[in-house]
Amino acid sequence: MGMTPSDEHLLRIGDLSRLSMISVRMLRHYDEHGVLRPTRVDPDSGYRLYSSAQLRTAARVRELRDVGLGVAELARCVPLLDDADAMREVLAEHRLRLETEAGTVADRIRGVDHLITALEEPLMSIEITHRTVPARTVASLRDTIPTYADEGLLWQRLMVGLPAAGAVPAEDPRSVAVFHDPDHVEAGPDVEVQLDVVGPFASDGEVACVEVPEQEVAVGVLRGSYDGISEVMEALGRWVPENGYTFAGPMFNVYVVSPQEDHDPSRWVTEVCMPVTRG
Amino acid sequence: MGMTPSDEHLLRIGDLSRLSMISVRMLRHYDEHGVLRPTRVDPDSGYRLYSSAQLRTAARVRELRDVGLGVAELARCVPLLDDADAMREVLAEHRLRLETEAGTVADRIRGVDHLITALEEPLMSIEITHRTVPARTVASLRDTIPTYADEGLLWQRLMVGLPAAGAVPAEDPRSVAVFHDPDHVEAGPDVEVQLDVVGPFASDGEVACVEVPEQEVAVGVLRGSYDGISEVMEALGRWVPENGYTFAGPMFNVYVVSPQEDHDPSRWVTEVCMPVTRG
DNA sequence: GACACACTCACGTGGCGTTAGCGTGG
DNA sequence: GCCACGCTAACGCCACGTGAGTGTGT
Repeated sequence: MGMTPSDEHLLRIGDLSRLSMISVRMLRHYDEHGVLRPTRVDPDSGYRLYSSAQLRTAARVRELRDVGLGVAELARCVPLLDDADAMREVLAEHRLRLETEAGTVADRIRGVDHLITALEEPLMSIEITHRTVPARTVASLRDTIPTYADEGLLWQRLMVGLPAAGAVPAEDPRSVAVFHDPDHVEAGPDVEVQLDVVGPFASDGEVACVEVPEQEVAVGVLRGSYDGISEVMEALGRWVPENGYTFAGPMFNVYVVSPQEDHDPSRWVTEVCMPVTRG
Repeated sequence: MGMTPSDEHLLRIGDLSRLSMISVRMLRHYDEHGVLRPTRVDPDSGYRLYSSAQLRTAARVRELRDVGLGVAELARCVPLLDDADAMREVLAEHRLRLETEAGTVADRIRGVDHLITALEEPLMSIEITHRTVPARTVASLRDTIPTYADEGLLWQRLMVGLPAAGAVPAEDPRSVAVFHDPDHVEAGPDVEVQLDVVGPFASDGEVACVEVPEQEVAVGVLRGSYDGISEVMEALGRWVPENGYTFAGPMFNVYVVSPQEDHDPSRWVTEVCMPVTRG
């Protein structure tokens, strides 16, 4: 039983594994996920049997897997293997992903270098001040964004939407970003950007008119790029309980010298504000 | 019950999360794995309570995590945070890992580009021949290596060991690599390298004298770098069953023009040999 | 009957997110 | 009694490896 004469030209999984340089484990995985289905499965033994023609597919799958495509993409690709245009598209898209990944790794390497040099430098202490921020009228746009680094997108959307809403920026308006998540989230933070306006206007589309009430805050000033944010948060976290306050709302940043105004990160100035109450 | 007066200066997990910019999920994870243990756990509520001093640690942990250190390394680092020399060492080591990773991603990008250009080119057909390889006497070294790319290490060890073993290379010796794994393995392959010698010698240390019997093989010639190996394997995989042979042992490569002899991959020539029997 | 090979579960890795169900502080 | 917040426990993701236990082809 099992093998019949017509099976002679079919490969068993171990043979295909050697010839395609894909592990047996992965060939079974690819079967399960529709990437590379055996031509025939022997009903008695359950043996997977592959035709010689599948060697070509397996070879392509290996090449694609080796450049990092996942099972899902592989399954999508396999029917398109002979469509050069479609493959060009898939590969171009994947190239973008890889470049993003390369960027992330490069950032981390720079981060390590930064940490190494920071070991030498004396850690400067951050001064915390207490202040009452007066009530203000702002044009506001709030949304969840992919990462904290994408805050710029919100500012763009706010600026684009301002004229349509009939909002008139105040003279020398403050730029404020409010971080609404109750706890820290790694991805997809809920961020609101606010720009002072001269007076109330009708909310329109994305851009809302918001009256922000007076707030008591503890403030730490961050000079330079966001790499230094930890120090400021740490100082705030110490100062607040030690001075008899308790936390009272979502943190916000006031951009005194913002990336828009100066492209040199070392000149940026941000007031990190933590709402508090006597308590 | 629960909070006692002395707890006033302690932070609850949500506060620490916001101040340290680490998600609550991860703070609990770090507690479990000894990275950042709360100063006190309320015995009634189970609430984790962190001291202000732990803000400093949490800030350092975040910086290290952001450059890619894993929980295990973080746990090792935390007691060393104030030891600049130890930290320099940890960071230097991690930098190496990151550079390896950057290299991998760069390789994949090159791989994608190669696949894109390969879409244009007509696929040339590989010719398979049948041959009987005569018996030979070889100096042999067999071991598992981290990856296929590390085959060069085996060649180095073989060359270093040859004189001590009293082995004398034949004139114009063949360089052969045999891949012993029964199935393909992704990592840690079992590879044997062989070099023809003039006659038998006493095996010594790593280097063994091996008499390789005559073998019938199907041969495909690979011209250029190893990127093209799939094509050859595919051709072999078709040819063998179609010509009435069956597979009969571990595949091996004969390096006709090897990386040692020519640094330009486009001039490399490798005979990919698949042992077979009439059957 | 030995032995290589195939099969099917199913768990481990690692850094997170995401419920679900339940207790607590104010 | 409501509500934000905390707790535990456990599953999902992804590309693999690594078994354990069992059947099959020669």
